[in-house]
Amino acid sequence: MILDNIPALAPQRRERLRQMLREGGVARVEDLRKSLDVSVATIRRDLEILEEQGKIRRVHGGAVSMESRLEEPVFENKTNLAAKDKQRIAEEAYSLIEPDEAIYLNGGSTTLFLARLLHNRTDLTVVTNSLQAAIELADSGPRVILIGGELRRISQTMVGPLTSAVLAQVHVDKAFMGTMGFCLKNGLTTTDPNEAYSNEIVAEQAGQVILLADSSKAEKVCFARFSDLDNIDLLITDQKLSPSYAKSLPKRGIKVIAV
Amino acid sequence: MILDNIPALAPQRRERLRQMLREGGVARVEDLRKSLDVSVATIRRDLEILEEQGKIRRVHGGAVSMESRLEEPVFENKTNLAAKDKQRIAEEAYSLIEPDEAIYLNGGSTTLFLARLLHNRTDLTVVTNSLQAAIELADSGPRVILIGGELRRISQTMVGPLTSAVLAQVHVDKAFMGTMGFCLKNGLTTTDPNEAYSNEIVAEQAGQVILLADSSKAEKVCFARFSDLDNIDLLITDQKLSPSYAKSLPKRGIKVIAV
DNA sequence: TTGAATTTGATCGATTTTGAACGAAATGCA
DNA sequence: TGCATTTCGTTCAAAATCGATCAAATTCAA
Repeated sequence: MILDNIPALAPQRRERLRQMLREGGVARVEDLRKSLDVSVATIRRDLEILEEQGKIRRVHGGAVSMESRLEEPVFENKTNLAAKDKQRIAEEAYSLIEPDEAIYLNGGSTTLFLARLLHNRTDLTVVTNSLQAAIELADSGPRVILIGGELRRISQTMVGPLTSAVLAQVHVDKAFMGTMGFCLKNGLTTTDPNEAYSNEIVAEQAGQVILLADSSKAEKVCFARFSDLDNIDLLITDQKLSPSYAKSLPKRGIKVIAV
Repeated sequence: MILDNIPALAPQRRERLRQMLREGGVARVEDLRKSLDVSVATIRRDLEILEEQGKIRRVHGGAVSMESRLEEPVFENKTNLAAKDKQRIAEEAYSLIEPDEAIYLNGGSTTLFLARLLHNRTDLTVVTNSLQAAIELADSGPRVILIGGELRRISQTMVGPLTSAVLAQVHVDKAFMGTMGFCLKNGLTTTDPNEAYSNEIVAEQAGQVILLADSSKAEKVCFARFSDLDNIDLLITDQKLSPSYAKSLPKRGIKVIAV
C-alpha cells in the first residue's frame, strides 16, 4: 500500500481514480474517498473532470468507467479457458499465413489475438475494420489498412455503408473472420446488421474465408446474417466441438481444424 | 550522498530537474526545492522553461514528466510542444462549432487537442483520418467516422488513395486542419504527399476550412502542398504571429483569430 | 575594477485547490 | 404514497500555490 503523508498531485490522484474505476468497472464515492484519503468534495470534483474527459460516467452514488474494456477480461485472464482456446485458434490461424499475403481481420477477440501475433510480419498487408487491431499494430508490424466507416462503439469496429467504398478497392488472399454464431441452417450471424454488412462483402470477395470460432459459437444464431456456411473454406475451432457436428461440416465443403 | 555546496549551473540544474521528474513521473515544487536547495521561484522558472520545451507539464503544486521511461514512441508526438498555445487554439476552434454539425479533423497535435474537447458533444459528427483522434473518441462522444486508408505510422493517420473513397461520400460543414507550414506564396504544405492528398480533397469539399496553426508554422514550407492559402476561410493562431504578417492575411480573404 | 546584463531570492496580491456546511434531489423502505 | 436516509451540487472560507515585481547577488565583458 502507499502511505502519502504528502498529498498527491491532483493529476496523479485523478489517474488513480481512473484506474480504480477501470479495474472495478464501477465504484462508489465513499470507497474512493477512503482509498485516496481526501474529502468527498474533491472526489466529486475529480469525477466531474474525468467525466468531462469522457473517461467515466457519473451515476448516483459513484461512477462507472467508460473506457472500453472489451477484450481486457479475455486478455488479462491468461488462465481463462476461453482465452486459451482463442489463443490456440489464433496460433493455428497464424501458421496458415504465407509470406507477403494480404489478409483481412474483422472485429472480435479471436482475431485480435491473431493481430497480436503479427508484429514481426512486415511482409504482410492487414486489412481490418477493427479499431483495436489497428491500435495493436499501430506501432509496428505489417502494412495496416483500416477500412473507413462509422465507429461502432460497442464492438470498436468500423461499420456501415461507407465501408464498402474501401472494401471494393482491395482484395485479400485470406479473410480471418470471427463471428457471434455459426449454424448449419442459418450460416454466419452477428448481432448488428451494420457489422454484418461489411463482413458479407469481405466473405464474398476474399480468396479464402477462414472462420475463427471457439466451440461455444456452434449453432448459435444471432440477428444479422452475413454469410452462408458454404462460403467458408476452413473452420478453426477448439476440441470441445461435438464430434458428430464436426463431422457434418466437411460434407458441406468446410475443412475443420480443432486445436 | 549528494553534496553540492557548489551551486549548480542553471542548465545542469534544469537537467537534474528533468531527470528527477522522469524518474518519479511527478514531483511537487516543494520537494524539488529541497532537493536542489534553491528557492521556489527558481524552481518555478526552471519548470516554466522545461514546459516550453515540452519535457514536462506543469500542474498546480508541481509538475508531471512528459517523457516516458519506456522507449520513445515510434510516431512523432508534438503534443507537448507549445501545448498551451495549441490548447487555446483548440478552445477557440471549439467555440465555432455549432450544434449538429459535421466537422473534419486531420492529423496533428492541435486537432487532437480539439478532439479532446468533444466528449460531451454527442450531437456532432466527426470525420477524421487521425487514428489518435478516433482513439480519443472511441469510448464516448460524437459520432466518429474514420476514413479508410493505409496507416502512416509516423503520423498515425490514414492516408493514400483509398481515403478518397470515403471522402467522396461525405460532406462536412467545417474542416479543422492542422498543417506543417503555411505560407503566402506556397500555401499549405506538409511533409508527406499521401497526407497532402487527403487534406487536399477535404479542403476542396468542406463548407468552411479553418486552419489551426500556431505561429511557428508561419512561412514554413514543406515538401507536399495541399492547398492554396485562398482556400482557407479562417486562421486560428497564437499571438506570437508577427502583426505585419497577421495584417497581410485579411487581404487574401483570410480572417485571423489570434488567441 | 567597473558597469551592464542576467540570475536569483523574497515579497505580496491573485488564483487555485480543498474541505466543510447546508439545502435540494435522489434513493430505499414501509 | 410518504418518510427517512443517502447523495448531490453549491457556496464559502481557509490553505496552498502561483505569477508579477523588485532588489540583491552573480556573471560577463570591457
